[in-house]
Amino acid sequence: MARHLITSALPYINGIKHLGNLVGSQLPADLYARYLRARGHEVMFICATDEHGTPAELAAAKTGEAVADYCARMHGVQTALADGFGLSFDHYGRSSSDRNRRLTQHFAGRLADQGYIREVVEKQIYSHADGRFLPDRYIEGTCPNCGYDKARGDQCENCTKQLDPTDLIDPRSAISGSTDLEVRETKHLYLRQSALKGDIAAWIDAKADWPILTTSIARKWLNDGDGLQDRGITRDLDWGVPVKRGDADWPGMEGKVFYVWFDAPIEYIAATAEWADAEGLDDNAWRRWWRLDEGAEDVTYTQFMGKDNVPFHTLSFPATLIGSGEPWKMVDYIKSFNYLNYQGGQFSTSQGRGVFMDHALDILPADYWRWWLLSHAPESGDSEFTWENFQQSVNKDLADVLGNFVSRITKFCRSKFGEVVPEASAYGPEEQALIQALTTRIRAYEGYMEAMEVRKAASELRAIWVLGNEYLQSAAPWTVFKTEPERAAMQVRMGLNLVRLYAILSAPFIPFASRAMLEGMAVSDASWPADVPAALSALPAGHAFTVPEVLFAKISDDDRVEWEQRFSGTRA
RNA sequence: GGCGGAGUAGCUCAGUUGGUUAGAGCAGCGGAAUCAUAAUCCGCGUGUCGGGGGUUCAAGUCCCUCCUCCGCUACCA
Repeated sequence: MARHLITSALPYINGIKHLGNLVGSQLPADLYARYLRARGHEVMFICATDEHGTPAELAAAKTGEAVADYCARMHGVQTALADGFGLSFDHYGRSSSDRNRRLTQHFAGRLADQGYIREVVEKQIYSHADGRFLPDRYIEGTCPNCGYDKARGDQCENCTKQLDPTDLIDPRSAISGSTDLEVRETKHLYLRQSALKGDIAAWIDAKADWPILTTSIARKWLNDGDGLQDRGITRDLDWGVPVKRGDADWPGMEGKVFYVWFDAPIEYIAATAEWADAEGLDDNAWRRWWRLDEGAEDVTYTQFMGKDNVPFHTLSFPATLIGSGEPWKMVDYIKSFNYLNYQGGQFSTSQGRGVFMDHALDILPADYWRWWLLSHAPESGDSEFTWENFQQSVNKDLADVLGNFVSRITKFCRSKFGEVVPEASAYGPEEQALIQALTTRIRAYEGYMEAMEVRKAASELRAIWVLGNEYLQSAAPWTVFKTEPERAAMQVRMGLNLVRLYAILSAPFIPFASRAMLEGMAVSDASWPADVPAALSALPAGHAFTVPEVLFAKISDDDRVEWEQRFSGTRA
């Protein structure tokens, strides 16, 4: 029994996420959380919507809502989708919460007290028509390098040259198109990451067990060019955490807010506090997860994220925590993912290319997606979603190998013995051999799950399902029944116990089907099969059950063709 | 340009610190079985391990070089 803190990268509030976003953080985090809970560990699984920043303001303006209303509504939408996918967060918070506002201001105050904040006066582009400062990417103009007329202020997409907004010829606002722009001086707070470089580097160096994908990105930013750069942590926006130094006002910073990437990771902590509030618990309930001096010294903290998030989690957020001078729990292991592509290209939110979380649930149950996405998780490199592969994998693995196994054994039992586990003698040599094979694979499965080797865990689980079919095929109770009905009864008892075993083992991947299996078998004790022989005798003779409905209907060719067409672009 | 990842059977991918005839799943072919969602089980793979060079008794696995694809490159989150 250990204590595990798990966080998934925060999905941005702006719009509905696609399957690539889902498989990059929330879904594998959920898999891990469910597994650890099943093993009896104490788990705190936290996620939240990341709500601040310019994109949220613009999205709200588009719908005509106040930005706070927009975020509240979208948080509701994302919460419903998370529920639909069975994401078992202990709390799904909001970075715009009161808890996060106070905590973010607290960290800023501490960092200032420790000397890690400096004020910088810099030049930013102000748009009179939009009434706001524009981030670099929201300024468009003609590229001085190649002449492309839709170059952005941060980079020209045509020639890839990196730009400064002031380099652009005929700059205009990408929001309104206005050319009424002005370079204004504005004062901002910078986090002195450069002063914390040594501490961060030492911390990274101690993480010898991290994947290369993670540490190489961190080291690159630490050592590239002039080394780790100081970073602006405030913005001239209305929507965000107001800049304060702890509880106190910050002279000269009136009307400014913290930069989203400063307050978003802090929300991991704040969301845990939100959880405690929601549960009616006191502050210690969340602080024992986050404060080393208040009970968190035995916590193992794991973060899940796409590779694009790695710099912020290996450098910026640690800089905030270290720089505070307070004993905050820092991440122990980062599990990062590559990207999932869609049919030979990228998922595209703007073009509506690919499958989004809402549409996915409209057409198929969550377990279909969970299984395919997790068993094809982009761990070693980018991976690709194609409808053909999806159809084949899901039909074969879920419908044929697992679903049909449940179907054939329960229906056979019903026809010969009724919907009750038949009276039978003890298991024989064939069954002992099966138990042996299962034990070996289950231990391997556990090892992969603990190591967060998602694809390997999935393939091991599938192999465990296959063992059941192999057993039935060679035991052939339908033949044995004709001459030795009692022996057939024993084989059926094994088969029915396998259904229960599979439900328990599969729950982290396919929780909904798992529940249907457990309910069908009327299982009261769904504890993890630490003792495999015992687990395969859990359902005793006389135990009543009902044949479950078809667990996984197959995806037809017609369905596949239709969906392929429907999701090819331009989201409805 | 810099950094990183990837290039292994038709497809999706495994291949620890270099070592017996390079593996799995799917698809395909043949067979068995008929309890089951025509679902299962068994058998079948002569693949230049991206190209070339090198180190070694021995390289997919180390070194050099070239080619292709992808991501990141710090104020979009």
